[in-house]
Amino acid sequence: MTVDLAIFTLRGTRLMVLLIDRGLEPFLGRPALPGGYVQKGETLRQGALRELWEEAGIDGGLLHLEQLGAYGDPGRDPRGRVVTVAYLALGPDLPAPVGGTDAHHAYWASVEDLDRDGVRLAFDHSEILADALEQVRRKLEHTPVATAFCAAEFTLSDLRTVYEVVWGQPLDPSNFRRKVLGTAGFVEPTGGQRMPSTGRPAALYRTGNAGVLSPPLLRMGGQPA
Amino acid sequence: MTVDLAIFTLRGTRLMVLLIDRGLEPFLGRPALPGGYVQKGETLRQGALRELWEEAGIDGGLLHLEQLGAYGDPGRDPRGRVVTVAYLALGPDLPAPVGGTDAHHAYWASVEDLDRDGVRLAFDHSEILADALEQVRRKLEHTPVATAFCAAEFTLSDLRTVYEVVWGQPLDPSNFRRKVLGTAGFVEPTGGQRMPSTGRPAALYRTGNAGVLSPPLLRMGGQPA
DNA sequence: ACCCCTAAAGGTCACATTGACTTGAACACT
DNA sequence: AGTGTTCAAGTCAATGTGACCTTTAGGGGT
Repeated sequence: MTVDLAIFTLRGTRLMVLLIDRGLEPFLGRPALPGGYVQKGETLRQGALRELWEEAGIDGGLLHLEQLGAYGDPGRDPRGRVVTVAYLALGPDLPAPVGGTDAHHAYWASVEDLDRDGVRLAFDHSEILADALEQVRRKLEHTPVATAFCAAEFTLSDLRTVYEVVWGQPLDPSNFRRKVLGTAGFVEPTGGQRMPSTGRPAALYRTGNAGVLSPPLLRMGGQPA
Repeated sequence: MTVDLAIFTLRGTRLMVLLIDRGLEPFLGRPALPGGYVQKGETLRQGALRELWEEAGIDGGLLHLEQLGAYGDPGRDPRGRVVTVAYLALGPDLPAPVGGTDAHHAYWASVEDLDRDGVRLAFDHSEILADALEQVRRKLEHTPVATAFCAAEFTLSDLRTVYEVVWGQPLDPSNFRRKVLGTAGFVEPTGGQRMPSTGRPAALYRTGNAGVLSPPLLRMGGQPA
């Protein structure tokens, strides 16, 4: 019984996922998602939070954490039947992970690069990562989780960048603003402003109290040519 | 390591879920979702299919089966740490289940009645059932799974009834038709017809090849007063 | 045959939403 | 002051939506 974590963050305009190079057999040296055995007496979620801290030095209290699903095919681990529960974590621009206690090291990898280079992860982690990516992209449409990628206060441009990076397609700034502000409970203004490096100051917002977006923010069509 | 199943079907205009009365401790006599231990060498999905057959005599090859999630809180089973993977199953008007081999019997229970009477299921199965219900209602919006509740050939009225029963709200027949037929790959005509007890014959359709509905069929607003 | 009832099928119309585009506002820099 | 950049706000045609109406194709009764 293990938990594995697909932890995403934004580095500039690139979507990054946290990987470790395995320091033990099986799959020694191969990149993998961080994870480990669930200890008795802790919930699955607590186990995920503990692994998050032990393997990457990240305090999970700050980021969004949700369950992705269970993966338990008999052949997924050569050591025998190991069922893993995958968790999906999203956070704002997170610091470089500390090395980890074991003989492995943790690092941020660009999702785009992994895909382009055809990197194959240990176990069935490539499959888990693909499921996690699809889940994030879909959740951006129907929930305000995109704000989990932003700091406590953010501009609409920050938020739009999240969508553009995760979806991999440009969005019209004006229409994006209209839809976000028109969706009750998505964001609420803080009153503050932030100066961009150049241009007009942008209003700051914080996450609203909505659990779901209605209407949803669909990714189909609607992009500038 | 167990699997539990939330199996839904339609009986007339009521949404039913398959329950068993437990014949063993713990929770002896209490209603519960069918399920059991995963055997070594089988995938989680295969385990779910096997339990489906053993506990209810239902051939899972005919119905829609998808994973719901893992439930592993330490206190959920008084016997100790048992993690269960919940599966969601949908099928057309299914036959009355055979009694099952153990000392328990399986039966269809109306979801509405369970909710109204505040029935509490064994373990955390009430929570699983609630999650399963929400999942079904949400999936009807974005995928063609509603057809899993229908026979191989069905009328648009059949399909509309599925939505009305699962969502618990009436839908405008004319607008429903327009949206379903306007969504590519949702349904395709078979050419056949079926006579209702009274009224004009209805065209028959079968499930299309679409995996997702675009545009989605949202349940907000849009109902006749 | 005829009329009536019912449900399916198809159409109408006002209104909301959307994507694409344009205009105006608020800064920094030269 | 002039220019460039970004945020903000507005315009407009096309599309989608909800509410409602009309026509069609059966069956049953008289």
